[in-house]
Amino acid sequence: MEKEITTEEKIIQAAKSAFLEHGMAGARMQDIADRAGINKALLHYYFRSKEKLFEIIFKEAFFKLVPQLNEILSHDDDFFIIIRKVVAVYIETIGKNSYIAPFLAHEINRNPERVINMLEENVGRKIPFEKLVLAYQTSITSKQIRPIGPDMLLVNIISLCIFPFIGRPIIKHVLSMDEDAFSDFIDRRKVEVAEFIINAIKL
Amino acid sequence: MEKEITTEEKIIQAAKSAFLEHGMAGARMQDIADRAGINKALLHYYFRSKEKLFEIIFKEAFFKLVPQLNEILSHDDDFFIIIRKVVAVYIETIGKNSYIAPFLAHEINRNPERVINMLEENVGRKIPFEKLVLAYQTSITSKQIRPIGPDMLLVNIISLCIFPFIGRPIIKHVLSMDEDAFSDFIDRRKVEVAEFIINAIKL
DNA sequence: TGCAGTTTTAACCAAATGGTTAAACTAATT
DNA sequence: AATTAGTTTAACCATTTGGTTAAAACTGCA
Repeated sequence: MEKEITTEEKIIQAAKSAFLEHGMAGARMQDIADRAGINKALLHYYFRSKEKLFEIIFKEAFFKLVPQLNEILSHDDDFFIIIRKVVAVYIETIGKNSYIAPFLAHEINRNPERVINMLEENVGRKIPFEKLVLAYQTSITSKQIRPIGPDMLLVNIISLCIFPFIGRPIIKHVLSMDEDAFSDFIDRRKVEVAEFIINAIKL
Repeated sequence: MEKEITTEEKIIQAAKSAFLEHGMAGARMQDIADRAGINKALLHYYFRSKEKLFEIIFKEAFFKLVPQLNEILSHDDDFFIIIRKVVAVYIETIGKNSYIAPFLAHEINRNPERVINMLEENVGRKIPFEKLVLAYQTSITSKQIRPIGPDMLLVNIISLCIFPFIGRPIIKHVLSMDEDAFSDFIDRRKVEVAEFIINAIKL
């Protein structure tokens, strides 16, 4: 069996955990080196600077959610089916990498230009929101849903999927949940959020 | 006219803007001193350490939202009225101090214990969620709304109110909004989010 | 074995950072 | 004018941090 982990991979792993935990400003190169079990100089040998290393982690985190959405939206499903799938996939993926949401939330606000540049460089991997908007408009004309406005709806969907992971510590405390209870809660949301949205818009 | 701004106030002001902009880890004492137009030593003269200064800003930010909610929930309104009021007040207050949301989001995840301790020290100023839960249960028994579960509903309300301010830079970019357009968008949300929620749960 | 290229390390450096100190300035009080 | 308490400053310090350098250890291969 091929169990060889290259130093590069070890570094990426270490950097990921350090950055997700402390953010760009809070993470320390020495700490990353320690987590990877290597020397600090070796870190700079592989990735010239903190900025460079960070860029890699940031991009990986940022684009983690895109491909699945692409897949879903490529089918020509009914609008409600799309919503159910999108919600389930979104919550599932974020839940699996659950420290990605607060990390991105912070870095996106600290350096918005980075996001904008990334999105424009990577036109190929862009989330195809147009498809969603199209399905929305079809549902409008067929009087299936209320005219809430596609922007409003989109932001509502994303909010409901992502926010619980950002507010997690307070949610857990205020609602007296331990890790397991929170995990159950998220599981239920995978279907309940979709039904919530559908009820909110269906005629 | 009394226009005397004490050095202490200047520092707090400066610290607030610096912390909200860069977070605890990213903010620099020298920068705070500069913004306040004073010497760095003077900063330490008034507030012994960065940690102490941060604590003050953090608490102020954290408790900014509480009092109005307390007021709303003290009336015995219909559940739907409560939802409309809560949503409007929440979005309004966060919108007025719009960098509070991403700031709190980050710090809350970086140091969850701080939040928990704060909430337990300040039992007096706690948001009275019990009242909301009570109004919820009344609506359930009178068959006014679906049984979605109070936790689920609460998290949904908060998500819809807060998230747009955290995701603001991406939202603005993806939906091609400038500051004014985003501001309009938020204004519309003050009523539309409430209607969205009510439609989602009413029978 | 010897050589060339890569990987790893220990030692080091300049800049930045949070924090301290001791002295100077200011404005009431005696 | 002298005292005093509070305020402000310049100079300084120890530590941390991101980053560099030069040499050592390891690798495959002629």
